[in-house]
Amino acid sequence: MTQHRRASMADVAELAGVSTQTVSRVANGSPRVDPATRARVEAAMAQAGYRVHRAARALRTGRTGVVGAVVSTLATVGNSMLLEAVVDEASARGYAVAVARIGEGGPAEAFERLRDQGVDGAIVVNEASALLRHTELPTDLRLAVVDSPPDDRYAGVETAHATGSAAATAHLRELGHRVIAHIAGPESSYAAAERERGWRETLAEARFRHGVLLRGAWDSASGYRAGLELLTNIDASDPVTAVVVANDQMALGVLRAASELGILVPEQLSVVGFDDVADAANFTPALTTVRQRFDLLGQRAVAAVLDGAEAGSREVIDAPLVVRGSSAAPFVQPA
Amino acid sequence: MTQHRRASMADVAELAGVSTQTVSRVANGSPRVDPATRARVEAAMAQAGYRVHRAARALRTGRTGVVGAVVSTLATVGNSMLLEAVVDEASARGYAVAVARIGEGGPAEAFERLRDQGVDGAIVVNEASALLRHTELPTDLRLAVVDSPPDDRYAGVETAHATGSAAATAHLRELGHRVIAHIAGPESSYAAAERERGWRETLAEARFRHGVLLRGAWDSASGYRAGLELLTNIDASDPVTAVVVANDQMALGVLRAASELGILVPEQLSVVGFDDVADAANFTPALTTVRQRFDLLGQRAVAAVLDGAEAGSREVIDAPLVVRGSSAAPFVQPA
DNA sequence: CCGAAGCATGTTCACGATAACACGCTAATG
DNA sequence: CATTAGCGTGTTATCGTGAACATGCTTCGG
Repeated sequence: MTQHRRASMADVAELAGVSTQTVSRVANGSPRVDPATRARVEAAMAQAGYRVHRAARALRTGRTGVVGAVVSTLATVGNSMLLEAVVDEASARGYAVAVARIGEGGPAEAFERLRDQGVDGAIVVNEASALLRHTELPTDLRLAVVDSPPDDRYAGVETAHATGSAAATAHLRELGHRVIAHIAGPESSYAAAERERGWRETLAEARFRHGVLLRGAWDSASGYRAGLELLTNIDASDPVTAVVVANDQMALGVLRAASELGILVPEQLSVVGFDDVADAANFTPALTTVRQRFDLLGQRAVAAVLDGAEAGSREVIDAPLVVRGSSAAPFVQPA
Repeated sequence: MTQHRRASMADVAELAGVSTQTVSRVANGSPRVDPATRARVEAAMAQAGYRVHRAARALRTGRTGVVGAVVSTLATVGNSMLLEAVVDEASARGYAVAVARIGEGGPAEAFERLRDQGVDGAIVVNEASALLRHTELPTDLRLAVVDSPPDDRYAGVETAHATGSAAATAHLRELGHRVIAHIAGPESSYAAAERERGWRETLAEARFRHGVLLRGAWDSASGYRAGLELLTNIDASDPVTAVVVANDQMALGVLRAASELGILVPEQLSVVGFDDVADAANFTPALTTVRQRFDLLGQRAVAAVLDGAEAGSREVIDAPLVVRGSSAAPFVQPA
């Protein structure tokens, strides 16, 4: 057994009694190969344990078969889910995913690393998008950005944040709620701004006065704080009976705040989240929320990069409302 | 500006009036270059915007400068944190990280993809390790596995699960607790088994009788269920006053269960978690927990692969106890 | 029956980098 | 003084692949 060196095209070619070019054609699925020859070559490939040498191919073709994923952090559930989806879709297409994290050097440094690595394109994962506003982007790199404000330097893919949030708000309105608060995400976030807009416009359309608006930072602690503030300052004559929360983690904090204050959900307060994270169905009570389809987002982002979507194009992914136990008709105090 | 083609060594060489070999030496930091020449070459590199063509280098040297990361999922916080740490450390060393997810094809398929990609080594992220037991591993790939049972086919890196868990249990014992329960992770998990062992051995050492053992599946829902079960079946004459929970997410569920049952934490029940996730300090009450140092785990795993740790070697990362508000001396019922 | 067209296959070369070796010079050694 | 060692640098060959072009055979129309 001298399985020392990996098999090259030349080895396969010799084994099959053909030229390397024919092996190359078989490897790349060219139609201009006699079926018998193809079979012979494939047998030789199998026997030799041949695998395409991607570096050599990359050198010759100029394409590496690698896409980059730029993330600011993997600590948030959304980023991780999206990255997972990107990896799955890219793998299915035979591409590898190289992860670059935005560090102290900012996005430019991350792109630098990816360019250095010779990726064929890159996907910027949502929370990193805000950082791009004032960054000079590589013009020679195909780029898709998830959840970014419109920008004609790259292809955009996003969740229908406003529509989803509007559906959540309308759901509460239809249940009979009249004073509907919102706990928004950070001001820098495009997704947060859009979700707030959906809530605001739905209220305006129904001619409700605008409800209370509070702001958190996506994490459960800030949701808890916002929940306490919201629920301890209730106007007894015109109480908030429902709240649309900009993500599930903050909604978890709101649920805890309500629980501590002895406010029953959904009897006294309806709560709707956003994301539909894995745990949401197991909150107490199970959380009504708007589902983000990370799998689709990832697929479309990869497609935008690999199939060559135009810069400036935008694709929007539907965000369906998932009704569970945390929302109900408002409790009517017996007279 | 005809910045069409990317600059090659030949371009730089011509610009600097040297041979490509000298450019190569400068690019690779060889000491055998005259400082004046080096300066000239560096200036030419800067002027031409030269970057090493990694595919060409890989073809020549046989090394790609890419390490693989094998993960089963990115839905758990621990996996994501670890991946982030791996990416950071690899980047700092000039390596790229290619992510391969274990899909339906099992670990073998993931390794196949990485081998195909030509990585220089691979890191298997914790939860995937259980799957390796009966998998044939590539022998030509340097491998580091995080949180795996000892195995002489690869280098191991792990948290001091048992020691950390023992410290948590001892902390409760020193506070005066005598009946200390454990909510463990799934049976398939090495980390879960080790954490359980730390708890069990500490009890045995103190000659306490073994407390109640329940089992969850890492997520908060299962922690909630286990918490309810634990707290509703309390033996009034010899009540459980403390519980060591195998991770923070399950501890969150336990806190919620206690809250619903009107059991005060820490007055009536002390709770200790494991992981020290970002939110743990913001639970109500703030969670006493054992910190997993994902950054160090990631660093050591990368080091094991790139610096060539021996197969069969093991490195253990300290897991310090972080005392917060969820643990206290047991409440003594007034006589 | 001839020329053109089509097809399977082969030959040659270049992609951009680095290893191995060669070269000419200077300085140190016996 | 002759030899050697070391240094900075250049020359050449090579890694594995695929594009472009070449070759020789078959088929078909007129």
